[in-house]
Amino acid sequence: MAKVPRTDGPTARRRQPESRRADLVAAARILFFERGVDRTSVEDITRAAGVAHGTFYLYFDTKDDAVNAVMADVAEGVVARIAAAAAEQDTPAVEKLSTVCDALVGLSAPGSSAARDLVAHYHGPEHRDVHDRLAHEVNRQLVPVMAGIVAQGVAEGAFEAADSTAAAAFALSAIEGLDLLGHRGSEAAAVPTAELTRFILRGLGSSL
Amino acid sequence: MAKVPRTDGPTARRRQPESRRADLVAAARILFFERGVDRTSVEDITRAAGVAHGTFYLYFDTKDDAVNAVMADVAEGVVARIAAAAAEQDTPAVEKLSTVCDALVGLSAPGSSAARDLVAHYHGPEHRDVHDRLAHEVNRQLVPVMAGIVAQGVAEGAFEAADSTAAAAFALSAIEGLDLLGHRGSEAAAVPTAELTRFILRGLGSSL
Amino acid sequence: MAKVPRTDGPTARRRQPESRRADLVAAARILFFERGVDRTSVEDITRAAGVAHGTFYLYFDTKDDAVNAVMADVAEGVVARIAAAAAEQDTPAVEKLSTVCDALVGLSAPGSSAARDLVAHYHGPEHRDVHDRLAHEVNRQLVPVMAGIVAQGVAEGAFEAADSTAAAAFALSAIEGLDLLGHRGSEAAAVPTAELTRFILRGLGSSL
Amino acid sequence: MAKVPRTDGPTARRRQPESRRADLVAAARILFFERGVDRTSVEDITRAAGVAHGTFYLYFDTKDDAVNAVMADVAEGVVARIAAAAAEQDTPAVEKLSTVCDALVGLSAPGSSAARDLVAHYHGPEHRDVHDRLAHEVNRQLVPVMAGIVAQGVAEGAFEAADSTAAAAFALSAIEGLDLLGHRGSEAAAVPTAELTRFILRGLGSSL
DNA sequence: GATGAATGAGTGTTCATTCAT
DNA sequence: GATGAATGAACACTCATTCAT
Repeated sequence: MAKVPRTDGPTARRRQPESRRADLVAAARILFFERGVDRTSVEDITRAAGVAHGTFYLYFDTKDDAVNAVMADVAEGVVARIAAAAAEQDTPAVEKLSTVCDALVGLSAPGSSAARDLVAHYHGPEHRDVHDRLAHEVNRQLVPVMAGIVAQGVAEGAFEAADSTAAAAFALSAIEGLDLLGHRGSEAAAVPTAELTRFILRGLGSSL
Repeated sequence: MAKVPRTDGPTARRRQPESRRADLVAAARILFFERGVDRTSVEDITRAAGVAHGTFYLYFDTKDDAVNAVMADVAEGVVARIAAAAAEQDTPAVEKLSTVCDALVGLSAPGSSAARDLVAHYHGPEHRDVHDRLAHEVNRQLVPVMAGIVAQGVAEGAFEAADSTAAAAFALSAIEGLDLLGHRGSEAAAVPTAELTRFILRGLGSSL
Repeated sequence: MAKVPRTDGPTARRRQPESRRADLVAAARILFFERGVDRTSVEDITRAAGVAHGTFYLYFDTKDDAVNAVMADVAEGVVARIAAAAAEQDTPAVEKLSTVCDALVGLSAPGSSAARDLVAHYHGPEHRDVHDRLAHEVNRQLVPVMAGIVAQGVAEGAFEAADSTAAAAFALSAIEGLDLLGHRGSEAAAVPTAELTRFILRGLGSSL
Repeated sequence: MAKVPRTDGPTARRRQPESRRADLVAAARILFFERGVDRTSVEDITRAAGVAHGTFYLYFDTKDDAVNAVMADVAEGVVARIAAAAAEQDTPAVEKLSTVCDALVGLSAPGSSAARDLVAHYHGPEHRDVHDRLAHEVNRQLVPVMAGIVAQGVAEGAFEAADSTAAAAFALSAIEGLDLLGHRGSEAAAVPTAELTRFILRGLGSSL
């Protein structure tokens, strides 16, 4: 069917070119975390970003494309901080590992510092998709970082691992176990972080 | 004239009326794994089950309800087999744990026994939702079983864990790490199962 | 992306089953002729037919499907009347042919009897698509009818044609020539019907 | 060192700046025939022409305007050749008419000389709009030419027509009848050209 | 219990057109 | 003249859900 324009075209125009794309990602990021991906329409995003609906498709091929962009954006922030800690020269691997664990545990802990910045409150079915997707992306980006720590630990004689990449993946995944325990809301204190860290250190061959 | 039976014979069984729900779950299960949840409509399910569209809502409140039912159904099958192995009387915990690991690893390995029965082929973006949801459900149901094994191991002196439920959750989650390694398709042999088992045993305090 | 219903579902229900499809075709027919196909939305059609938007897709696969249905519907009416005239037993072919020509000329003449019933006012660019499509469909359905008349004329010794189907097609197409002459609006009287009839009769080998 | 010319050589001509419009028409022409008007966006056209999107509107008021330009362009080429044949001094009208018929029949015949140049392959629903519009335009431009031939024929005593313009229109339209016969693809030989020419000559009052 | 026609809000996406640069 | 980022109205189509029969 032919498109028949019934209007006279655009009216307002050109803001400063301060990256529309970044505006859209930022807006989408907030909305996705507030209401979940499925309950956020492209219209919602463009309205929040203060641009026209069609502008969205100037920067993203599909909505899903934007979801990926947001996930990558969030994950990058998390990973960058962690990677920085892992890059320190004189810190022993064991200590770095604890830092990483704490950082990741903090991510999903309620009431974390950066209110909306993070996975903070993704519990509840409407956020499961975002959470899963994000956790996966973070872990994916973190595998090489963690593998570096493991390798360092092996070199230091603190760890024992034939395949440091695989070991890193297992360690990162183990952290997800916290979700399985369903420590929602109130008794946040009960999060068995110590048990987790011990599990991972031991898993990596630390004689603890 | 020979007597001609008017029935369908002994092999053709009349569908029991109380199996409607099971029919729907079975149909949905197949469709979900073939095309993903989002690409399967309620209409698709009822057509495949041979019932009217509206009948679906006699047995499920919402489509999501049915998704949960399917996940539970699949997970139950998996868990039942594993739980059985865990219930053996005279098997040491270490051995049980290996059995569990192997079973779960086998789940996601391509070419697993029951063709459509399992998570066999969930790699690829259109199945991510099914996979994630199912893995979560399986792990959720498996936590108590695994906790029992851990507790048994502690009692046997083979493991060391302050909180056997937490330890069980970490161990189960660690297995997901295999997905992170992206062992897709061909080099299935390269799956570092040994590394995984060692990681978990050590994590649980086994002196290996 | 998953469909997430934000409402509670349908409210009103079931009218008499007096053919929704016919209602939709009727509504579409009127709108297509008033505003052209491209300027008529599915929403417009369903609103006019008094049914919900989605109902449209219960009866038509696509909007184009409905366009075809309307064209066939209109064409059928026209063709039926003409075919009836062509079926008379004792009328000579020459006379039948005149009747057909007059009927078809009347179709596109402004101010024809059934106001909205026909191609009456399709002149102007917004109706060109409807007109062309309809004229084609009418002619297509009319070819066999006309071929019958030609064959009869040949049998009567009035016409001369080696291929009566081809001759019928040429005769029918010649009528379209009226459009080429651009006899729009006012001087309707000037329509050279006599010249047309003569051209066709002669073309069919009538010694006139 | 051999002299290496820095230019593109004698064969590469610099695009004259005043050919923008022609470039756009040429690009549009190709795209319209390849994919149909509706499936060709203004963006497609400008990309193919190597100009910016907005430049299109420097040369055309609307897309439809460009469609008309393309149709006129194509029609002109066809008409020019035919008009030339009709302008010959010493050729009798009957012969000219045959020439015109053959030329027009050739247009829609598959495998015509100028591959993309013409209506060659417009069969199939996605090209119906282009075909109809073009056929109309060609016929419109051809009416006066044909009328001249008819008038000549009348003067020569070969034809008989009260209104040579009307007769010309009918004759041209009759040719469209070929489409009605659906002579697609293979049995191109079966096209009843002879029957057509006879029909038209007779229609014009030639005693054949 | 079972049916399936009807509902209608919602969605992602396209694209002709404009205008600040 | 030329650009191309921005516009935003419009659209076709889907599908979970309901309820009169």
